[in-house]
Amino acid sequence: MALISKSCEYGLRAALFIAARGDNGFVPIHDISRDLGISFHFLTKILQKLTQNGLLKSYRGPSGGIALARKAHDISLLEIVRAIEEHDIFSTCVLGLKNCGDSTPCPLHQHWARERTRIESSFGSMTLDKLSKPIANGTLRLTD
Amino acid sequence: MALISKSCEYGLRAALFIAARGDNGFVPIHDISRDLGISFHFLTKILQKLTQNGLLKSYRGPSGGIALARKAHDISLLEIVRAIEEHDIFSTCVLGLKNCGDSTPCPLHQHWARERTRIESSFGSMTLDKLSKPIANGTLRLTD
DNA sequence: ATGTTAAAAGAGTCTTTTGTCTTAATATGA
DNA sequence: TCATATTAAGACAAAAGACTCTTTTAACAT
Ligand code: SF4
Ligand code: SF4
Repeated sequence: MALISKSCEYGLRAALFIAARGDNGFVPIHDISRDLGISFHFLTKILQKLTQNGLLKSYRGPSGGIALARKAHDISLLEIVRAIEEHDIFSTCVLGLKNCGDSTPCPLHQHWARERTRIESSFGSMTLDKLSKPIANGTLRLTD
Repeated sequence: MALISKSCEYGLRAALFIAARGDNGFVPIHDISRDLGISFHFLTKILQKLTQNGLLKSYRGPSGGIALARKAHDISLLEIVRAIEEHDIFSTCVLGLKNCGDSTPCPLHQHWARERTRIESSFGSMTLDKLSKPIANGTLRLTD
């Protein structure tokens, strides 16, 4: 019972990690993997999704790695979640019913639809630069 | 990416179904399974958890089945979720970090901790009787 | 050219969740 | 007693998710 999948957690943490570095150079995935304690090969595939969706850019060869494709203030956590998760929590039902919507409500709709949009806009308002600053300060953590 | 597991969805729907019947008789699991389109044996095991946790009571043999163990106004969805899910979404982190808490916050804490408790109290305030009335009316649905 | 560093791609394994099937155990009624 | 209806329990199978390993491709340095 987790809001987002492991893949998504890893993707978010990696993106925040890259943003927290501040410099615009390419960070090797191996470094991210080591510092965050995430399996290298697994993380690689997750980050591939993010580059394919235009959120990150990659560069091969020596001194290559991964970098933000846009400015940190222009990338929201919502975009990252959407790029990694195939099904969208923000448009699915708590009860898992199909054809979910105001016209065919299930008993939890009144409550859940409100929470759902609240969480969605919350994720939409969180940008990498807002969240990564306190990480760089050492105030907030990205690991256990 | 779902807030709750399939098992939990099924458990909630079944509990609402039983509550919507109104009468205090035992409902055979087979009936619930058929009407809600849930695998009989799978549902049986989920409902066993609920009876073991004192939310439902069961009776074997002819005209046996499952019934609410307490009054419908006294059973909240939160209790049902807690009985079925082993890990508790309301105390885990979006980023999956351990030792989650105000003293060791991750970057999303400020946002997530608030949503988390909001959802928890929402589930706590939803009781079977409140939600099942409109189902009995035919206003709200429990199936696709 | 050749070797080294790094991401990309894809096959394969392990684990958890979901679902099926079979066999008990319990209650009822003829 | 015996047949029937029902939950309980547990073994098993299938699917999805999480993770590992190997090979390929790209970039750079010498
Ligand atoms: S009606 Fe609302 S609560 Fe029910 S399935 Fe649709 S979105 Fe979810
Ligand atoms: S500090 Fe908040 S956001 Fe971070 S892991 Fe704990 S609950 Fe989650």
